[in-house]
Amino acid sequence: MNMPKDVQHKLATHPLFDGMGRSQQNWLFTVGESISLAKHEYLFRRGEQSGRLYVLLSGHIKLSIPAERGQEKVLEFLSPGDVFGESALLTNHLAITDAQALGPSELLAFQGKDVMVAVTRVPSFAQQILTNLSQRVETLFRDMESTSLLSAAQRVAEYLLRQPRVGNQAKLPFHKRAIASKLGLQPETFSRSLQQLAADGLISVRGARVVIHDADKLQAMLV
Amino acid sequence: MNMPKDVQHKLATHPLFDGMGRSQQNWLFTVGESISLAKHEYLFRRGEQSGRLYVLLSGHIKLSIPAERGQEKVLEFLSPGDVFGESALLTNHLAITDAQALGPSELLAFQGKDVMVAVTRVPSFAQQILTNLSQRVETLFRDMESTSLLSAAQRVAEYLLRQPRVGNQAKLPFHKRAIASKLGLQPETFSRSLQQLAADGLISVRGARVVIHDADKLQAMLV
DNA sequence: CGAAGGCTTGAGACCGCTCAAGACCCGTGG
DNA sequence: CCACGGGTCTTGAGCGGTCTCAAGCCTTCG
Repeated sequence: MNMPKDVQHKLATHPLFDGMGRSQQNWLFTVGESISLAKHEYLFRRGEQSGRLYVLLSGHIKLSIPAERGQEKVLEFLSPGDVFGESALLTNHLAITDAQALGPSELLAFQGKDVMVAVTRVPSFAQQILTNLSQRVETLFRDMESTSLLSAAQRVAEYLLRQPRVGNQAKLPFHKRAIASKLGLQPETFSRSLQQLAADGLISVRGARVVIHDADKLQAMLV
Repeated sequence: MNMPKDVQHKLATHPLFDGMGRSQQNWLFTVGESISLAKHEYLFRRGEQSGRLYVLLSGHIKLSIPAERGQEKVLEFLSPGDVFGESALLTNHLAITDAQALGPSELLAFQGKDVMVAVTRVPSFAQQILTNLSQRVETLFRDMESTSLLSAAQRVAEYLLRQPRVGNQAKLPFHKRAIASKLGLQPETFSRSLQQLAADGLISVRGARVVIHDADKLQAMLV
């Protein structure tokens, strides 16, 4: 693989690879392909046959389905450690989402057939991927629960509570338009919901910075 | 395993098990547990730690999230061959859905730790589970696409087109209330959407029986 | 044949969407 | 460093698709 030594060293301690022997690691790094994406660059688009399974090493990737008039439905924001591109494991399946880098990103890519071989040669790799896919299914379940059972303001409150905070301040990690789509809302509705929470004294909003004044009341909204 | 010989024989030719040797099959059948469910019986409920991965052999299982006032959000209808209960693969995770049999059902269950061992001993089993989980993720993506991008009538049309037909007649396989929930609709809205399609001459509805008069126009609605 | 549950139909309300315009923010180049 | 410009976000007004609540009907099954 076209991979610098320092990257390999970092990978060796990554959860995905640290449960296996050195030779198995080397073999994976040989069949794997290192990929770098610039901000806004597409990894694949709906309808393409990417044929590869990806591991996100750094950066953020947005999985979305394109819709009319430049709109889109955001399905997932992926973070380092996430495994995706599972259509590669299904013979002759085309990608059903777009995959776009939201910032400079590094990935590791495996041909679908290599993955199936890797599963037999490196059991711990198979276990990691299984765990990861299971995690994805659970996350999707939770997302479906939220969008179908909660109101707009509730979804926004839930999302805010999930963001990492320093002190009581959180930062919206992506464009509000994209977050709104992920929550199943129009940008206008997302904005209005934030305003509503602010009017109720639960938060303050300035740009992408959100101050959480009353996390307990936000949590109580979700009942 | 407490499993009749004839069931074992049927399993031996099942896609999940036919890519492995006889001894590997026998081992799986030994660590696996055979489960039978009566109609309406629950396999597990939200909040429980089922700890097992299931393979549905016959019957149908409904995965849903309970909501207020006896309501529920149906996430998936499972059919024979489907693999589920992936929270078993995540240590200390509780089930986030209910799993209820919609009719008499037979399943094979594996303890989470046994699955992880099986992955190392029986690679083809690991591959099958990976394929199945990938399939599930894709299906969930499609469902999210439909519910967030299509109108009520469009979702109903899409659902009808996916049902198996004999001649031009399809049969709704579950209670309309449950199908409505799967599509993200209230029962009333589902009913009205069916009436609308009937009024437009695309279908006829009598109870659970739906006659598709014009599949092309139904398909054209989805654009 | 009767009862219970599921489905349909109607009327009305409301939440979120659409369309449109203006404000703000941030990155860029001078 | 500042001014500019494009893109993003906010705000307003009005609409409409879906939901809610409430009866009544139909089917099915005991």
